[in-house]
Amino acid sequence: MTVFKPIERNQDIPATETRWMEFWKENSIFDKQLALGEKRARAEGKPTYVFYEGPPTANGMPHPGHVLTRVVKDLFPRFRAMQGYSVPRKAGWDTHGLPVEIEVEKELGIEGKQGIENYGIEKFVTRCQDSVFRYSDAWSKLTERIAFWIDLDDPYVTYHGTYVESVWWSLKQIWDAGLIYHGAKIVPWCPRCGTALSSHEVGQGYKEVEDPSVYVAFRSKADPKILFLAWTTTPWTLISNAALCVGAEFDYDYVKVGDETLVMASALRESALGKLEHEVAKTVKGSELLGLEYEQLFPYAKVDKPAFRIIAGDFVGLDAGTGIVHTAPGYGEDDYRVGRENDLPVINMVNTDGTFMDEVTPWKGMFVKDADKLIIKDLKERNLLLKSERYKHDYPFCWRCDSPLLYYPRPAWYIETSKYKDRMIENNRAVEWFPDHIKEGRFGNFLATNVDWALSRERYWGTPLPIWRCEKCDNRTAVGSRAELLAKGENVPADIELHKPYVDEVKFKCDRCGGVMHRVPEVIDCWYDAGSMPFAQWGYPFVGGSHEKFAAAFPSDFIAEAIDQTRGWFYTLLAISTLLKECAKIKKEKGEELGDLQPWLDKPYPLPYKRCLVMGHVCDEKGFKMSKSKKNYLDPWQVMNRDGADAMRWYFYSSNHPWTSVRFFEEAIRDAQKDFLIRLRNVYSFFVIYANIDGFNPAAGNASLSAISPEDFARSSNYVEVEKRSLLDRWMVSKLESATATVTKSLENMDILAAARALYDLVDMLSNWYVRRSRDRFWAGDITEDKLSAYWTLYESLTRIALMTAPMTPFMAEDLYQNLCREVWPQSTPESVHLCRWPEVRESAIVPEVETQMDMVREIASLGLSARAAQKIKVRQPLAKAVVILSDHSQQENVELLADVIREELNIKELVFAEDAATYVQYSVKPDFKILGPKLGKNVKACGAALAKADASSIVNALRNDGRYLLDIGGETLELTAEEIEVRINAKDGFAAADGRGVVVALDTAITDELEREGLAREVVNRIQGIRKELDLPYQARIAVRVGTGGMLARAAVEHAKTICAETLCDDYKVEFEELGETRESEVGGESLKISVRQI
RNA sequence: GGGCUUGUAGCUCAGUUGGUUAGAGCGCAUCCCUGAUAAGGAUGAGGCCGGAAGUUCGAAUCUUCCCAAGCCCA
Repeated sequence: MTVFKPIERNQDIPATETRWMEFWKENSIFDKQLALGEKRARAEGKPTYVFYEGPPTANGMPHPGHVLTRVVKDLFPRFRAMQGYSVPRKAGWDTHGLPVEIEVEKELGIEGKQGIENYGIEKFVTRCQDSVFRYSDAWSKLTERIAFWIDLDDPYVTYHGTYVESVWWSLKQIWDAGLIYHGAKIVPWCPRCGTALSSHEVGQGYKEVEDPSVYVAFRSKADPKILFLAWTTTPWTLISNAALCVGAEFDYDYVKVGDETLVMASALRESALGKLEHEVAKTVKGSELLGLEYEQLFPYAKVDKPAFRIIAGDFVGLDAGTGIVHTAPGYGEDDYRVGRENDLPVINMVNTDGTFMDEVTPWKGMFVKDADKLIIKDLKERNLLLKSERYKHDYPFCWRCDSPLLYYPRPAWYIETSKYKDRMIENNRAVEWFPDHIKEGRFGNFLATNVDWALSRERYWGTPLPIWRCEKCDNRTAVGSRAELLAKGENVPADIELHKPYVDEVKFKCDRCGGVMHRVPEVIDCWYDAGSMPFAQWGYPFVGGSHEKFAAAFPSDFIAEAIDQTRGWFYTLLAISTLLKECAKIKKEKGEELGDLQPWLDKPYPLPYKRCLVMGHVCDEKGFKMSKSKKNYLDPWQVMNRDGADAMRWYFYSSNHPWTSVRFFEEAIRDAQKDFLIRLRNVYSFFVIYANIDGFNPAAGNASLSAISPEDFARSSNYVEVEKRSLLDRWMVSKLESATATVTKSLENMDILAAARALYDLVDMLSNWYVRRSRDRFWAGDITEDKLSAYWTLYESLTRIALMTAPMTPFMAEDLYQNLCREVWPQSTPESVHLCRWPEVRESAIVPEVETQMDMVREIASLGLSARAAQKIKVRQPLAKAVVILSDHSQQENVELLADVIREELNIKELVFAEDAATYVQYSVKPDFKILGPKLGKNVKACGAALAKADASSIVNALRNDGRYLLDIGGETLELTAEEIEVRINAKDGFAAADGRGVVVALDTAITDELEREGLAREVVNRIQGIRKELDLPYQARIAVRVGTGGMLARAAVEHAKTICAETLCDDYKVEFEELGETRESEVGGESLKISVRQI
């Protein structure tokens, strides 16, 4: 009877993963982990580990980028859950917004807002709602397959009534604090579709075009002979000019041209004037120009505020133009902003269809871009045009109808975020960012240049902006709950849907003038929805129990999303929380009841997230960002079905820091899998094969386990205390414990890569050194304490790796765990590795000296193999001895302890340490710069030169005998200790030797007949084993062997019969050919070798 | 145009508070080992650490400038 389930040789990994996936589902393992977390947290008094899920939109298919974010999001909750925290994981869906509308528009074959209005808003909104979860099945399937454990059964959904109401509540708080105002927003506008475009849509439609580039003179009011020279590529906006912007720090020249004086930036004078004859009259700073007034260029616009003067603008550059920028606050975002700052009028002379208004008499009804030429002509006639050229630049066009976009002012509602910019910056300072440069870099800069949040959207499918306005007296009020809506409105159905068009029908009676109040038509930016999730996910403060839930999950311990969320979710979360805190402060100052705002006042920064892990983009093999339009998109399912979800997860964790962009292609994933998962599986398979052969049972005399830990294993009757195990075992255990410490610490510090590397190194050491060097011990016949030591070391390593890989590669971990632990302790071990506790570090087993010793030994072995290779002597050929020369003789004792390992690895009879090192090596000495550098400063160079000149071997002798060496530099005597001098050794020519840092290994290459025969015997073993393998004989099968050969080879086969039989499990061996069964012929050392094998 | 990030072997990337022989994996070449075997190991070729200047006894590492790429914004 075997203890462990045998492992299939060619395991179908995706199929195995699917089985574990079913196992988790059938046995509700995720629910059990959640429940266990709550239980443990209660019992141990641990706080909840709070995770916020950034809501994806489910009306598009998930792509590899989502896989990356989801596996990273999955890792930490799993890790913390194993550490004993309670980690609730509520899913969420972002469901509002333009992308949804566009999808539906496409589906219905309608275009633009007019199309929607014609179709009917109610029907349209219903379609939107239906389309929101179009791909939710695809999302659920993917989520489950990659083992992202999140509670999809109870997600927050941004269009749900409770969510919208919660958002309304927060907007009302901000409204009450006086932070919402009505203004204009400059939007990219398609004159043909009659609609604004989102920045994403604009980005799709840039084209290179040639536009006019004109230098226009604005006549000074004070002195008509002085003209300010400005530059623009959109002459049609000149009609709506309100100001000229200069850079306050720049130099400006007054230039005499004829009898007029032109003003422009000194740096651009040459390029603007060209060959024109001119003379610089004087030069002033831009700041001296501020406030100067000029004549309005075109008389059509009537203004209600002072305008037509020179102001300062931080966006003025000196790369092109004149350093004086024509400013039309209606037609540019920068323009609008400086306009607001300088209280300029917003002049708009353009209809929404892109034609000039009637006031612009000469060109009324003309498309503005078509008017450019006529405007230029007009200016020329009035002698206000210095020159007109053509200018190539990128200009946005409508992706739908290809019309040139105009920047156009639209009425909009704003949140005055800039008022609390400093608070947001302060809040951000308290956040821990990964990578940390985001904090002061991209995100910090974004906050530092914060502008008010344009909240409203002139769309249909979104959270309605809960502001009602009186037609008569312009009185405005905000609604903060469903109850308030019902109370204020007349005959409002109690279950009213909080969306357009239903809420639009609700009218209030104005409490000021008795007039009728209508809701404003806009919906809000769906980013506000997402940023409200800390409270809105619970329906706070209206849904029963939401106060408790919110209190327990605010702020979040950690969030993780891709870099593009800096201006998206990362910002809106932080902005809304900061604002609500300010709202709370304002209320408190006014002496009002804080009510539901209390938590924001109570909680210190950072809010609402303490740690933020920022992820890079997923790119294709060539490093281009994956996108559907580029068709360079690799379907995650393709990878999952071939190599499995673990392979993909592991690749994302181990290839790179998560914040650098990652190249996602099948070959890379394969490689990563081979290096780690396959290697681990090999070791695991090795263990199972031999443990089953030997009947090794870790549960012997130990029927019950309380944890997967060495303390519990130690109760088994066959357990071998670590102290009693061989040095090789103690080394492995030490590495295991060090790795545990590293992985734990790395994951606690959000360093996924370091954790993955530590695990990688651990498995590498286990496979390529521990198992390699222990093979014979497992192969040996009887069960000895040494063999048990080896089993326990391997068993402890594998079970520990199962625990530590559980958050990263949950399938593989489960595979290991179920077979290695559940099989032997079915009753007392948790049902799944994901219900186990994270391992504690056994500090006592960490022995750094042993780890360094082994490093040295591995170095020696490697050098020995190198020397062999250089001499072309096969490792199968035993050699008499290897000579080891150490530069630091104190290491000798340590190496001697592991001499057996080296002898076996190098296949040598004897390992000796050189008596007279000078025979083999020459020394060179150098200062240890790290020690002597700070001590000697400048003299360190002289010291190095002096050491190089001195006789190296006498220095080595002096150091060995006296522990110090006296060096003369420029008349001064310097006493140098052994630590301060680095001794290097190099093999002398003429030896079969290889040198490394501080050690040389020389081989005795003399092959006696005796050694040769031994080597030949190993060749025979090798051939027999080859046949066993070819016949696929069971590992323990006994065999009969006949060998037919002659000469030295025959002698060897006879002489070493005993060894050959032992190695190959042979019971009937004759060096006399006879056809037994499977026969193979080969040539060894020039002699033909015939071997016949039969199973007994 | 602005901000941020990244430039290290053919490719993908490490590189600890600056310390003098810059590492790993893949790929390539040559060889070896092998009852973990569709694995494993050794050796080799391959680097003015993007460029320049500076700080320093000493720079891949710190500073400045430049160049290139990516992302975000305008």
